Amino acid sequence: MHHEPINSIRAEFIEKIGLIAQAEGMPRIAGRVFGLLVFDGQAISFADLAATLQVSRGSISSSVRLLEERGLIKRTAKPGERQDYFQLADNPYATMIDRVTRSLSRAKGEISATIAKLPTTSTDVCDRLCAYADFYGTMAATLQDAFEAPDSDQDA
Amino acid sequence: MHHEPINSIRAEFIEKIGLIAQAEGMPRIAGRVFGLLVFDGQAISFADLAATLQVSRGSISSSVRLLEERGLIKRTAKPGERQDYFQLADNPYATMIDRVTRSLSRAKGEISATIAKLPTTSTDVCDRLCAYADFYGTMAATLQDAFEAPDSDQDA
DNA sequence: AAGTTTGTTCAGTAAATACTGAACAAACTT
DNA sequence: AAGTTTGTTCAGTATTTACTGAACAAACTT
Repeated sequence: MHHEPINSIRAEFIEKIGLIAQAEGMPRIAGRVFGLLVFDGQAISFADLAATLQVSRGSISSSVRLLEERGLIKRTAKPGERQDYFQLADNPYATMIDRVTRSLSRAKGEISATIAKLPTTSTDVCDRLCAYADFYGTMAATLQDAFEAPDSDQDA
Repeated sequence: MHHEPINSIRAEFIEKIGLIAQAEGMPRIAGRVFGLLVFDGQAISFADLAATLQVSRGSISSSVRLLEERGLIKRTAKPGERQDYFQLADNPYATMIDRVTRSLSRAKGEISATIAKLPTTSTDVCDRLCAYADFYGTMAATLQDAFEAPDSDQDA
């Protein structure tokens, strides 16, 4: 049994993350950028990103902007270099969770707003909407809990 | 202060759920159907669905198929009636969570597959990918935990 | 100052997805 | 059997989103 070359492993990984990102509603190229940065671990230049992923500079520009806005990567500079460099943000996963919990809480809030408008007579509607709101609320709370303890992986 | 009519509250709720569903990657009409069924709580006919939501029968057909496949609604019948009726499935939220955890576990699995291919020399790459895989793994495990106890909302 | 490198913007295109509505088949009604 | 009701399918259209690449401005180099 002989081993797959590391570059091919890397390329496959990058594509996988592109697809995962797409499934999560993110543009595929942004996912590829993120995957590349996870794999490499070190800063890569704007031009190298475009060359490695074989996409236009425009796509790199919008992808890194999105990832920066979401706090998943950071733009850095190298002394004597004119290009922008990019690397993973400090705690990208905590930031991702934060985004998810915010979204879940927003959903819960929307439903709760409807509940608040209901006349006191429609108790059954209220019950059903509460169950729905609780669903989002529990998800949000659970995820927040699980990831807010900074660096504990074990369950005690 | 006078109250908003119940029908308007209902219509707004349905639209809200349509948007939430869309944000989660589902067709908007499917979200509206789900929202309507949550609000009403009782079975509604195929034709009434189309009429209430003001969409084509084709759209209802594909929406209810999607929701059925996902186990979120069930198709029922009324004695003496030829139309199909639809109502919420028994535990739609548990089913939703199941779907989410499956998806997260799949992501973790994809990353783990890459980790398994790495040569033993690239320990730093391994570390980063493990952190990434753990992220998905923790999310999946956490959500499963939180929702698997059938009917306990309190934290003890 | 003329020319280069670098990142952004934006108009245009490509691609994916959602929705409609007509055609259809199956089951029922008369 | 002819006609109706009912749900599905599918071709066509609409809509949304992603991506490209040329034009551009800013910063740098000569």
